[in-house]
Amino acid sequence: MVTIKNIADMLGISTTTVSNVIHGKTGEVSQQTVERVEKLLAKYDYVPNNSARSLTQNRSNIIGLALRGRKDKYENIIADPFFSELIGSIEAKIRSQGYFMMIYSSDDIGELIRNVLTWNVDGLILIGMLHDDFIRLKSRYNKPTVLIDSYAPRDIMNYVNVGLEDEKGTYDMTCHLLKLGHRRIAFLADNMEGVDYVRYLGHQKAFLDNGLKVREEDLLIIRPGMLERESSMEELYHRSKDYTAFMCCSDYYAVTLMNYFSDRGVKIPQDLSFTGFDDILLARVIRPALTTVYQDITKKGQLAVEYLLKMIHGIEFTERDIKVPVELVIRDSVKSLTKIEEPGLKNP
Amino acid sequence: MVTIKNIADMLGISTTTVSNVIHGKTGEVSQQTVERVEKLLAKYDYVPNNSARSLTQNRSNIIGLALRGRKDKYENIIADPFFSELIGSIEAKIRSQGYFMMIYSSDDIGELIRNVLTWNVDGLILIGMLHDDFIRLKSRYNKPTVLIDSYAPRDIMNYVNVGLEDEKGTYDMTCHLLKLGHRRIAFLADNMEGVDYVRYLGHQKAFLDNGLKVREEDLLIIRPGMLERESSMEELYHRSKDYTAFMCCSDYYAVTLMNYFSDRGVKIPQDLSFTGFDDILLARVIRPALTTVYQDITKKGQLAVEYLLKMIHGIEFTERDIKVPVELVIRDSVKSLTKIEEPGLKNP
DNA sequence: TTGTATGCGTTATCAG
DNA sequence: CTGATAACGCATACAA
Repeated sequence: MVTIKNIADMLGISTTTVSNVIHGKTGEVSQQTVERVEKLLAKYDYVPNNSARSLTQNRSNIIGLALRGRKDKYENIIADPFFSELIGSIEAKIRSQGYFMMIYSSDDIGELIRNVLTWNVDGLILIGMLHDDFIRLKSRYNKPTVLIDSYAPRDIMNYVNVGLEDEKGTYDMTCHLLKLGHRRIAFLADNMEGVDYVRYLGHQKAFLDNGLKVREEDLLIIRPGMLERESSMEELYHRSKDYTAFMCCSDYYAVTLMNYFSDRGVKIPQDLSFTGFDDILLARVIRPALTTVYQDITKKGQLAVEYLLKMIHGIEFTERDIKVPVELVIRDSVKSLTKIEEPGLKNP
Repeated sequence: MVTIKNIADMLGISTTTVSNVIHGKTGEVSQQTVERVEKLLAKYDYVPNNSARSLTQNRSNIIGLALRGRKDKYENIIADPFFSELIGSIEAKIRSQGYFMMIYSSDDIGELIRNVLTWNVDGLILIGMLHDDFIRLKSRYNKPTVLIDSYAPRDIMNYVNVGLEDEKGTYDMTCHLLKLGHRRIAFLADNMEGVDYVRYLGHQKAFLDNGLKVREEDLLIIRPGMLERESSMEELYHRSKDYTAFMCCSDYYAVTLMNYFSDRGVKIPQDLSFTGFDDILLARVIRPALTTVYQDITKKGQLAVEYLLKMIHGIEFTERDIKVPVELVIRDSVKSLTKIEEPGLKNP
């Protein structure tokens, strides 16, 4: 490992000059010296020591990505198709901007705070963070932070969130179902906080705008981690007879349920229609292909990095609540009950 | 941010003593001082500066994870279900051992080398690395390195690889197909290097051991990135009439093809049987559920980290070529042609 | 048992 | 245009 000092000694010059050449401050160095230094830098393939840089500059070129893991759906949260696509796009963007990414997946906020501080991370992207944790983090870490898919009460402190038109997504989907004649629609969610809650609001609003009203008992909340358990599935199976459509808060739930149901002889969409949310790979792979709400996960990750870098570089902007657009994707998992549509077309 | 010096000044003692307390060298410090220091450390929530530590200790507590991305199947390699599960398990293991993980996904080996050197990474896990790149890396970076799923010629230099019983996997699968009466089996691969090649060898061996011979024209190589293109799929579709089974080198290919075929009216497994490899989530979700070769991806990641840490800590071990076991998973995508099996049982 | 001094590699200040 | 020197936070050899 060649250091600046090595190079300086070889040429009999000072480290300052070498450093200046490295940083392109060539206005302060004679052309001849520049060339001599650059030649050696190339010859020995000089690579700066980032620890030393961090120490003097009080910045690290590291961007932290913190995932608050809920170990329910998958063994590890990174394996969740939604998160892995998000992480992938964030990583690519971070790297393309000359920064490094350090991932922390932990549900221990204290550990997260320590990790962030110990590396003097330049900025932080938080996914799935609870509001209390965010407050606690901010009391110790005051560098730029961007949230993804957070619905923290926005009056508490100024923050940047990259989210989604969640409400519009379910609104459009519910309108779609209503238009096709569905009235007995169950809404399946993880919980009634954050994203799921807002999606439920969109669902409600669509009913209201169509002169209908959502019945409270049609909201089916599935405890995280319970979905795969037979008891929970079994219960849903029994209740399904009351409905013509299951509207799921995520593709993952939709797909899991569709398989469970069709394995038990339920014909989809003839007997029961399904809709999802997210448009992950699974939605395209399953048969019948899932009617769902598309969101550009990659874009979400890129935007989060872009805004974070703006903050790091001190570039002003006014948006605090960025919402990535959604789009309805009509596939084959919803049956038309109106009989007005052409019955022959299976793949619109 | 409280530093050791701050603490020392507050107590009117030296940084050495504080440092000793932090590192538990309490044998050299009076009990009273230990308590006074610890109290302050807790009060101000002292967090060490890792850059400073790296500088003095010439190690970083960072483990690098390098993915050589082939941007064919997915937009970003981290989103590949196989890799995301692997990354997730590696991250969890690294964290549980008190290390930090830095991910690099790049197909530019030069960039990778610079990143690794600039952070003075303590150890490196390489996924999908080409042999030449490995050589080049090792010429500049001589700290512990563990490969995952690499089939580099092992005589070149000593290395540790965490791989899979790839050959056994396809051997068992082919035997299974032969036993069910299949003879016209196409073998679908990405390429004829590394993992895919070894899997092909297992396939061949199974034929030989059963007194049969693989026909060269039954090896169908799909160029990466070409799979989704209609032309390639179309060609496979035409050729499928010559076969009773498609044996795929990965679940992803199998699933993609199954959908293409069944969307065109091919009944699976009645008209054509399919098998995969890996047993990713998709294999369980698709219908008919995919008969495939299970591998414990999480275990693979954990083993890679374990061996890397052994090397980092100077613990001797003799294994250089670790092979995680595989297991046949019989699901519903293969038809029995022997008629000896009970025809009623659809889910064995 | 505690303190002093030095160095890790880099950048920044300031003087020549 | 160039260089000497200090500083970042920490660990450690050596002194006291």
